[in-house]
Amino acid sequence: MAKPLSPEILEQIAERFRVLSEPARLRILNVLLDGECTVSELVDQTGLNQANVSKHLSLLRASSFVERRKEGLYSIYSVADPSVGLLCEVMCDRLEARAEELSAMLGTGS
Amino acid sequence: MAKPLSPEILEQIAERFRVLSEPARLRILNVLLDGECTVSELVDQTGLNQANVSKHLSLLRASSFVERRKEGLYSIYSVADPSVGLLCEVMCDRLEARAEELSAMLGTGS
DNA sequence: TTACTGTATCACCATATAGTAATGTAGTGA
DNA sequence: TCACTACATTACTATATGGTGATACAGTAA
Repeated sequence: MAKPLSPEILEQIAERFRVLSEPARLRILNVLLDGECTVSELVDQTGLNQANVSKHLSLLRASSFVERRKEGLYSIYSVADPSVGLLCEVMCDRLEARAEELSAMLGTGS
Repeated sequence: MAKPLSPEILEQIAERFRVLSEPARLRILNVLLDGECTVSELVDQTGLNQANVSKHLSLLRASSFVERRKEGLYSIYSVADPSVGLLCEVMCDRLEARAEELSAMLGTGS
């Protein structure tokens, strides 16, 4: 690794990975990546209940993955961390690569 | 987001983020990114105890982040997933960017 | 004020998991 | 065989956290 990472930095990195380690939060982020949303819209689009969505949004906001704007009764959330999409893409690409390796192994009978 | 990600894919992505969400595992990966290691070497370099290191290695291997080669009494581990370094770098860059934003805000008194 | 709505928070339970001591297993050498 | 080493696994505890119903809070409108 280019930079030697201190245990303190690694803890902060781990903490950010932890926030991304819940399917429910990724569902929320995935919706938000298509554009800002109110909480109710997120409830509709994710199928999660309102308390649950609010709780996840709270954590996502505390870790600066999303930000909130208030408009009357509504809380409008949007993605604040431009790296979210990239991180998911990298993970997704690896999943695909592994799937290909696996099917190649099965195919050649290796 | 370019690709619409199904809930199933998001679960797999979340699972991989979860594996990276432990400081102890990041410490191990961070050492392995500098080159393959035996378990004892990892114990020495991370300060974790042997059972703990073995358990984390088990999980890292089950999720294909590392791979193992046996040589006599030794188990030699190495990083198997080329994306690990990139993922940590992205996270680290974001932390730095946020730190800069913060100090800029404090600096201008904005 | 009252009534309604959208969102946040609280309290609780159930589950998952990190850490660890003890034990098991496998390879090596005498 | 026995003894030693390197590693893996088991059993257990303590803690953290996701989901949820109930409730609180804030904005709007009458």
